Amino acid sequence: MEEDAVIKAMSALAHANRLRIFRLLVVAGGAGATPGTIADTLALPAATLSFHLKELLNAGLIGQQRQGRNLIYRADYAQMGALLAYLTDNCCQGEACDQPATLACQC
Amino acid sequence: MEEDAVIKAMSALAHANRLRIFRLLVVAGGAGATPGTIADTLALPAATLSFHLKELLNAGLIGQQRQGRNLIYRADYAQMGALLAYLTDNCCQGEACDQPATLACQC
DNA sequence: TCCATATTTCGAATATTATGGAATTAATGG
DNA sequence: CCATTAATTCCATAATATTCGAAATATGGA
Repeated sequence: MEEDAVIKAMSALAHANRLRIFRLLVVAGGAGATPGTIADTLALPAATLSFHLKELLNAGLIGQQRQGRNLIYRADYAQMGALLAYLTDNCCQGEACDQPATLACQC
Repeated sequence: MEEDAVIKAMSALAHANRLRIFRLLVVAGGAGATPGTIADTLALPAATLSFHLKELLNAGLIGQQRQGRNLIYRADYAQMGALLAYLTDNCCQGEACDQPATLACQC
């Protein structure tokens, strides 16, 4: 992952509303969720939600698919994995990052 | 790790200058680095560097120690590990994040 | 075609973040 | 106590991000 992409992804997740949106989509899994559902769940005005969805989309962290009148958003696990890989590499270079609890991969 | 701390840490790393500063400190390891060295290496004005160091410090991602006339900054691997743990947990909930290459822990 | 629903885009106000020169604080040695 | 080096804080400016009502766009059904 390029530095630009990393910064975009981190910026996207570094906001309470967007982190909640992303977490909601992670929990939603393959079914994804529509803006309507997300707006209801997180009590966000439609325009505000749309702004944040665009940010996450732009960062490649989520995907979008139209289904009739609805749009379905889904978390992009590959992109999130790539971000984690970058951070893991940069955490562990130069010095052992030997904290078993924090870095035990549960996947 | 609390949501607030996660957002602070992500915000701190979501900036080209700060990501570079942090990576430099990770590579520097236990010896750490002084603002002078960092400023020279990354070609940043002192005031700008100081601003970014404060952000990283505030996010708990780096530590500070005075040694004579110099300040020594060091990466805080535990905090970075905690951030990674949070993200890993939130990436892997709900759906398998089964991309061996991206999530193989090298630590 | 017309209406209702779902969602986005526009736009303008507000808030937050970033930059860097100049002034300030901290530490050491002569 | 003064000069020097190291680094921060102050401050004004510039740039970017956030919010959300209102208007626009898209879709499907009557």
